[in-house]
Amino acid sequence: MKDRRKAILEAAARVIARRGVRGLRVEELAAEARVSKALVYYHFEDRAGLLRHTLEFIGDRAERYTRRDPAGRPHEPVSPLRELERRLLLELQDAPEVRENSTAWGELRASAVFDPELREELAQAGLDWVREIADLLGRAGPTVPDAALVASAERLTALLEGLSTRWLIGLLPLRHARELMREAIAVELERLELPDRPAVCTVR
Amino acid sequence: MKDRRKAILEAAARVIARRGVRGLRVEELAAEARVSKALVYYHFEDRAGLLRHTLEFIGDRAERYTRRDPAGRPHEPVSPLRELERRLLLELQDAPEVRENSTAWGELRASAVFDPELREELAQAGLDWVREIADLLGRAGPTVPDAALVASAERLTALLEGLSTRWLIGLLPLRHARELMREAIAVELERLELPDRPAVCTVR
DNA sequence: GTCTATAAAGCGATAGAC
DNA sequence: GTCTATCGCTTTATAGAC
Repeated sequence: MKDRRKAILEAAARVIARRGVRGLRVEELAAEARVSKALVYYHFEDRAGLLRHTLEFIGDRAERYTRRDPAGRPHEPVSPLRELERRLLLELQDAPEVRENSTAWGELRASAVFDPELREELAQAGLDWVREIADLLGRAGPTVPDAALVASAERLTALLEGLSTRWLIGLLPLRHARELMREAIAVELERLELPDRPAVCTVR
Repeated sequence: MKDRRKAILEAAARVIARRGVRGLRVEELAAEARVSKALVYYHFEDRAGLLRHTLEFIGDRAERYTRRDPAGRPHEPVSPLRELERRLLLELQDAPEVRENSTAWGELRASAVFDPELREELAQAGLDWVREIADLLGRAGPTVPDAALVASAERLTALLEGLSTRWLIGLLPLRHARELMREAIAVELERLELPDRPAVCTVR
């Protein structure tokens, strides 16, 4: 009951989803968590510290829903291609937690354009993310040169980021964004000549 | 010489490219334009009005370099596919004006996630943009159903936005971003069965 | 139209009581 | 640990002279 610290982090995640990292005001956050401003400073030193811990909190939550099933257990191993699709569609869901995560990551990317300090951490995360997708593609088609896998992974992840932003803006219904993502995966697989899955529905 | 109004708008575009929409301070902008703060308010009412006019200004500039050659004349008509490629690669250039525009549009999209007021204008521009790309695809392959053209256009434009952000963050060298975009175009054309252009280099 | 000076508001951060 | 009250800087916006 008295874990106010966690309540503050959860509230921070909600406020970031509503106002953005740059729009987060300590006062609004305190109100959201139903605590005083001073308590926020007591637990997190200053605004920057609060932000650090909140982003870590959000990252941990993402980790959880990335690698575990809804009940919290590591999810069943599936084929590399299924896993690939699962991973890429994970960010396109309307659950509050996921939406908060997508929003925060989008903001982080957007902020990094103007804040060199953010770039380093983001660069590492971005590379890891591309690498994971490339590996999943590689496990499905072991004879494809690595450079081609990486190029496909880069396109897929960049597309995901673009679609995610458009979804969050309200420019693209979630269903449609997911559909576009699925088709893009299929198109890339065709290009890599790994059509051991339902072929892309042909256009005409 | 005394068109300070225009000088302010140009300065605003530069400051937005440097600090972002949300990082723009009227004081910094005034210094950049070498005018007093008060003059900014005289010409543009308030910060929101300044932002509106600046974004309009940036949009007009983009319009100009989208439809005209460097000398300012409407550029030579080319084949739909060449035009398609030209349009999609236009935003991925290192010229200061283009970089400013890309940065500003990226910020606009990112800000719109948290600001419903920005969405309307952005929504219209986004729809027009998809429509134009879809039309160019359609002119190249008149028998393809419209829904498929739109889907391809949506993927290509969303990808462009993702790549552009990654470029501006410094996560993707410009050359590489352009290469990924070109390949994506080729892949989509193959999918639409419009391979009347150099085929995608096969992977293995 | 353009400036200098200043008011007014917003917001991060701290002091001190309980 | 948690609160109320307040300080001080930053930033938007206005008043009034030229």
